[in-house]
Amino acid sequence: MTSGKKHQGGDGRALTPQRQAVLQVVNESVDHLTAGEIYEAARRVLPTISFATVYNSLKYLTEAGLVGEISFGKGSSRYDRETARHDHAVCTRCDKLVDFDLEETPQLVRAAARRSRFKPVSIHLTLMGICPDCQAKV
Amino acid sequence: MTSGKKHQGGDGRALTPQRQAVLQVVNESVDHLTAGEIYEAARRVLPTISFATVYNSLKYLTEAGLVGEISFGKGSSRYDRETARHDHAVCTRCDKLVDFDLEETPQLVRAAARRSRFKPVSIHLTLMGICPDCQAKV
DNA sequence: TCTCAATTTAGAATTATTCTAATTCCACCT
DNA sequence: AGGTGGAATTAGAATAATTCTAAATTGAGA
Repeated sequence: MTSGKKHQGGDGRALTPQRQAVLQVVNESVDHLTAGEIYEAARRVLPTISFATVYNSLKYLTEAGLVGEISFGKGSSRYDRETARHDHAVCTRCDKLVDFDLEETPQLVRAAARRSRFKPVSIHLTLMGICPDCQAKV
Repeated sequence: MTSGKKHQGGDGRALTPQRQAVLQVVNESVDHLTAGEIYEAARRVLPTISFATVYNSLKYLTEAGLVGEISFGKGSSRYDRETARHDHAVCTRCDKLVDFDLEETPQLVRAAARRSRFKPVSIHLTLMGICPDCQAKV
């Protein structure tokens, strides 16, 4: 062992109770919650947690790769327990946000990089459309 | 003629001087300006224009299909003189935003619609990466 | 036990955007 | 020419999301 390390992550106190509470909230939801919704839910687990800590924790967890952040279009950012690369579909009627996965993204990244001359890091693909539920209604 | 119409657009006063000023600012910029930047530039053309009018005008112009609105990720919305469907590349180092166009998007829309079961309306594709300038530096 | 840096907290501050109410504008009617 | 009414504009207040600040707390290691 390189003996200089203090904690599992290398620095800081890593997974504090507050960060665990936030992580738990994100992991237990199928939906993609906003920071506000996460705050409300986290308070039920840890009533003294503050809004700033929820933001700090989300930032920490996002950087640590434990949660995914989605900030498409308007409104507040949403947080996702799914951290692997994936795509999103947003309903233009009810704003529902759904995950899906397109297998052809590697080729897509290459094509996009060629056209833009950027060195690719990642690609974000969002389909705007009408969700099955809203299609059913009328 | 159906005689009920009052103006060219069908209602309202359509392209007022303020809306023209905002449109001109967007059209004359190669970059993708924020509402704040558009406000600053529009004031040089029309010094009495207010911030609210810039927002109202941008909303009007966007709905009329005369400017494009981009609101990817963090920060404020940006406005684009290019209104046809196209893709964006964002530099993760300097935040530069560049337009490009991928020809394979129709297939992409179909594939995404199939996977998500949404009725497709449009697709937004953003490549995150390092722009040529930032690649050159270092 | 003491110390120190990281973290948490509460609330203020900031940023982007929307809303409100009063005023102005202008096409149409008389 | 003058009047009318709906739409647009204005200035500033209000709102929403997020970040910042400063003080208090925490806990690992000396």
